[in-house]
Amino acid sequence: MSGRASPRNDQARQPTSYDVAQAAGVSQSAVSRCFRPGGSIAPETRARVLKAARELGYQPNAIASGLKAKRSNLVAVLISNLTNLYYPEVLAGLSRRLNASDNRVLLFALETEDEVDAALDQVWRYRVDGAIVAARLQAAQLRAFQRHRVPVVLYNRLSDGPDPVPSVACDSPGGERMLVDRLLAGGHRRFGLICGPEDNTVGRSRVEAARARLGAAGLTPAVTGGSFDHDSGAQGFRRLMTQSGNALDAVICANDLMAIGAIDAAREVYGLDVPRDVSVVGFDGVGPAAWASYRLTTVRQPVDRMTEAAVSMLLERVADPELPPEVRTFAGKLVPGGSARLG
Amino acid sequence: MSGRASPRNDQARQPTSYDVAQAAGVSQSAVSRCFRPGGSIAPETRARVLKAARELGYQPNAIASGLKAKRSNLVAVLISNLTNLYYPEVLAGLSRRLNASDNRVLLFALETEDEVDAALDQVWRYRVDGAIVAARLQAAQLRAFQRHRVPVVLYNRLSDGPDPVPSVACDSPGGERMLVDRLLAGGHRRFGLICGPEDNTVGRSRVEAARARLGAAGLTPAVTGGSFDHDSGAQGFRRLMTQSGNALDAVICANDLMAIGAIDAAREVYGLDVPRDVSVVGFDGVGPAAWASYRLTTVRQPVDRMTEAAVSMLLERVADPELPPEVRTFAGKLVPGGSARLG
DNA sequence: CTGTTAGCGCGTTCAC
DNA sequence: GTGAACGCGCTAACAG
Repeated sequence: MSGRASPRNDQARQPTSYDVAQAAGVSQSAVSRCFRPGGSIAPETRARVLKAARELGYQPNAIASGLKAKRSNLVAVLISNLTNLYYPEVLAGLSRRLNASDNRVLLFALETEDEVDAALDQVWRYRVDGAIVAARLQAAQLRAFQRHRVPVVLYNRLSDGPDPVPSVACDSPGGERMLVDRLLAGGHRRFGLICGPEDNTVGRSRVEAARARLGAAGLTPAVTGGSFDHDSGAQGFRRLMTQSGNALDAVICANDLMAIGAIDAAREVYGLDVPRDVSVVGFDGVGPAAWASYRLTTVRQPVDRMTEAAVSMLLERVADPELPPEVRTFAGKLVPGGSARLG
Repeated sequence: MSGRASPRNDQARQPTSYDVAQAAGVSQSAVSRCFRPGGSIAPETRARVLKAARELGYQPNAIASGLKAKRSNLVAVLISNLTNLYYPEVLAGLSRRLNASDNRVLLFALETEDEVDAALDQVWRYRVDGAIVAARLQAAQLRAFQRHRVPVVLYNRLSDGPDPVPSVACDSPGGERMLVDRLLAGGHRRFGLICGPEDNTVGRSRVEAARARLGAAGLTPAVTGGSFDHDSGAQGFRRLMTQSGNALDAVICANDLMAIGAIDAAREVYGLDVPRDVSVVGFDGVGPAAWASYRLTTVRQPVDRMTEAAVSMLLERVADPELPPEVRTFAGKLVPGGSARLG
């Protein structure tokens, strides 16, 4: 119909390897081999093909390639509390390392843990090569990973199921013991604990470890709930003060954000000086913990090494799905800071 | 070879629509229609198919479907400063809304802006349906989006190129004017400005707007560089003090994080009271700005409406690539806080 | 080293 | 409403 309107204007469609082959005067499979490591191709033909590809603006279609190769180079990353100050750093690390190893990140930022199932549905659909999960996974969900033959590595979540699952975590009990021991050595006796969300295994293990260590010293702390955010730290501090008749030596918080909230409450609501009147410690080592207004005494997670471990464990299992589960635990580093009188 | 060892154990491979078809006694195309909206299928067959699918654990292969339909349902999200406190909230919002509209997020967390090209290469390869970019894009990179026919929406970045580009942004000049006017009304006369990174358009527009408004009032502020992080705010404050002979009424920072750093420096290094001795204001309205230790006077970006706008603008353009560029600017909201004496 | 061939799993005509 | 047949763009044998 249109009188020879287009002398080459069907660039509406991305060029395919076939277009490149034609332009370079070779077969389509030769083009394919040029873009695949280990493809046997003569340097000369290769040069011709690459030239043609450049001129046409050709990029191999990862979707098609994934379909054929049964390997999408997609890694799902599920994270539940993206706005909680600790995870952005984790996500940045995971993303950097995954991209460096030629994998793409399919991100699922979960607002609540009950969105997991919906996310997993998509995970299966996209035939990801593997997944890194920083969210609570039910036993059934873990089984689904097995069923779908998708390797998974848990990040700072312990599996509740009976079977071990590959995971990396920071040694919460060890970190809490360091904190408690130093606080005890500093002369504190009347303790308060602010917990994480009830369904959070990491938070629970931190609180339990602290409690156990205090118990071993013959002490019973006041305990109150929390939800890992600033506000719940502030409120938790107030409840602890009430519970203890305003007699607190030290407050141990299940994470930094709550510890910062507790410090704010101690100062604003009670006019207390931290650490003179009360010591406050956290866990994680997030950026704001180091700010001059807080100088939080905490345990810093070695995020860099942990993300490195998570990614390499996953890639190993993508390469060899038969590898046995493995749990890699990293010791945290005590950051003395200035919000607690340590011994 | 293996004597009838597997009565159905070739589940090593995910079931395909063909497997489901066989189990349900229908054709493969019937199965396909069951999973596609608008596929004409009898309710009864549909039920049989869905039952078989459930039993086999079938999930349509999004990769294959994308290849055929030329629509991957993948949206690339490029973000440059993931660890900078403001972006996690943005990313969470984008992710939520994209997932809600049945799109997946292919995340590219950039450490530095020169990783953009590498990221874009992958963007093309994965044949994403569109992209949302919160990173600086060169004119050539913007042209690449056109060439590849990939709709793009910029988030809080203004295009430097000659052509307009679809984008959403917070009205920086307007926000700064609010701040400056209120500071002037509060009696401040000796101003200091801490800038963002030089190549950051948003930071620049904020500083320029503040400067212009001050200029209109016959005032010339002291100005110093910064890089959007806490530390550079603290250092910037010190430089401003030196520059101005310790005579500062108010410090305007290009973002909250630097404002918080400036407050910390004012208190720790100079023993100043904020806002009695010096007022400090920021921009963004990040979570920590509201903490009791800072109560930062700032302008909060309407992140929720902005992410909503970004996603809907993008999806509109995925549906109709011919839509003209459009720039949607949102007014920020002044948060009086308590770190500045406003008039 | 190169080209030919045969699918990967699904969406989509098009006849029936 | 349904099924047969084809092709999306690419990889992986295989034969030359």
